[in-house]
Amino acid sequence: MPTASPSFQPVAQQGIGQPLYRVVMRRLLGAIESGDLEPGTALPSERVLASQFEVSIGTLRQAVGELVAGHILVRRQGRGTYVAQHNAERFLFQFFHVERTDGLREVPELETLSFERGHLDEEQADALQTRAGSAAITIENRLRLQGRPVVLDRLTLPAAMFKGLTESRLRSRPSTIYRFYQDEYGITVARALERVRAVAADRHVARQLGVVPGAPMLQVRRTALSIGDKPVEYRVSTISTGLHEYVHSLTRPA
Amino acid sequence: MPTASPSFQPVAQQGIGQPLYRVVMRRLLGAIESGDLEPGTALPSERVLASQFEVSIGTLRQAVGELVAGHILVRRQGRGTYVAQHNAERFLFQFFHVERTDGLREVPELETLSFERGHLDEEQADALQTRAGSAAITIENRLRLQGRPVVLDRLTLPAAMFKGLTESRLRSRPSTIYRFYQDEYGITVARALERVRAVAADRHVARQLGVVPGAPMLQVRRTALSIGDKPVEYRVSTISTGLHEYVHSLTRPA
DNA sequence: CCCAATTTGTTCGTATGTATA
DNA sequence: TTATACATACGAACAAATTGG
Repeated sequence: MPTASPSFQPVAQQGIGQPLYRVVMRRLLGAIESGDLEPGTALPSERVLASQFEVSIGTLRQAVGELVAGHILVRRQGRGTYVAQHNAERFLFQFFHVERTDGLREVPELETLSFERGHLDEEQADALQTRAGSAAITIENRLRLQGRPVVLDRLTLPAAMFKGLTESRLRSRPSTIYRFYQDEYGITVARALERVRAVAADRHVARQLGVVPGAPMLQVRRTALSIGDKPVEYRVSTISTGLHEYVHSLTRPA
Repeated sequence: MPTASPSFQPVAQQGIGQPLYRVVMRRLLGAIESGDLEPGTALPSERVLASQFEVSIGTLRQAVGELVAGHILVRRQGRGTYVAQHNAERFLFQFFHVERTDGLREVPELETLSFERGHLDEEQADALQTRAGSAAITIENRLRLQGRPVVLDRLTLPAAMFKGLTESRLRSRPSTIYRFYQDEYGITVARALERVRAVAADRHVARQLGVVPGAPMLQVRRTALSIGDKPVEYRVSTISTGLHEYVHSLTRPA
């Protein structure tokens, strides 16, 4: 059972060619992955952490700084350092998102169309780095912006990682779906791989998004990876870009 | 005239509420923007820089570290710190790129279809943060992958920033176009804003890329920004995603 | 091949400033 | 006001990589 403030053992001289701050990083990452450090909780102060790991404050800060850069931790001067939590704001600046052509951003209104259990096909298994035929959960969501249906999402989850997931639990979640993964299954989506193409709307898409069959649609295939780089979700998003666009700013400013 | 190793003045107590390392950062950025530090050149060593700025080695390293994180500088242990240069490899990991569905990456073969001087329309002026009607250069390029035409690029450049640019100079460039901006005009593309949508191929696109009119195409509108965040290029790319995809990995690994 | 000089990388520790509760 | 936390700045010492002799 996780304590509010876990204590760490000294890093000693583990990993001969490995810099100390990297050993500290991996210890912190491991504590998050294992659930010892839960999202939203505060880490012990830098002084305390440094003394627990038996490294200098500077080395400790270097380790924490890299995790902050990777959006794994969040530092707040005067308050403390926290395990990052998923929320709508983080999503907007860390991942791609859809916004109106004039730049208006809005939190989409989500509607779950279907929730089914089945088995992974070749494409899904390849993306999730597991074998075809293993148990999976497939969810179809429709997102509305300004009341208009804009995105149709088909999510595929490995059932082994989401034991006990039911449609009603999913529907009754209070926040974003990545926050739901975090809170209910201890799974943090740290980064994503995306492949984008243009396709013609099929009948299903056309009906759900109110476009004519054959209309050009954006198709985004996203593999979401956990902190340990395990694939946790494969998502195919079909986006109507008549009034909206898929946006991101590349590389952070200096 | 730029010297090989410029010398810097002490930062003293400029900018009261400004951390020293940020003042150092801005000095280095200014030296790159002004051309005192040319891309590819080595900076003075950290000890020398620290003594020139009259800051500690640690403060100097913090400033340099942030610029390295922003891909402005490159550090090489045992050799020195260099002003980053654009090349095909950097492009692949810093920006989006097109690759074959099976993941094969290849440096595209580029063909310049047209080079014209004209004036900015509203959309272009808006993207380049200048006024409509000002002088502009419009270039159309076609990119081939595995011999197949895949991308049609229409580049719009503010003529004021690219004085003396001619079609023959552009065609005879030895490297990538961003490297060309760097070498010939001292303009470094530091980051980009992209907006993606799906459109139907018009007759021109269909002819140039060998697709049927009306086929779904990916359209990427990119505004490239310099180190000082000035827009330097507006590019509309039309991509045939039958055999290829638009790819990027989001957020760096921890 | 080895050595020496140079440069960045890592680690240490201290002191002081700023933000928060 | 006080206490605590992170932020900034300093500087020293040694390790690791590179280069040139």
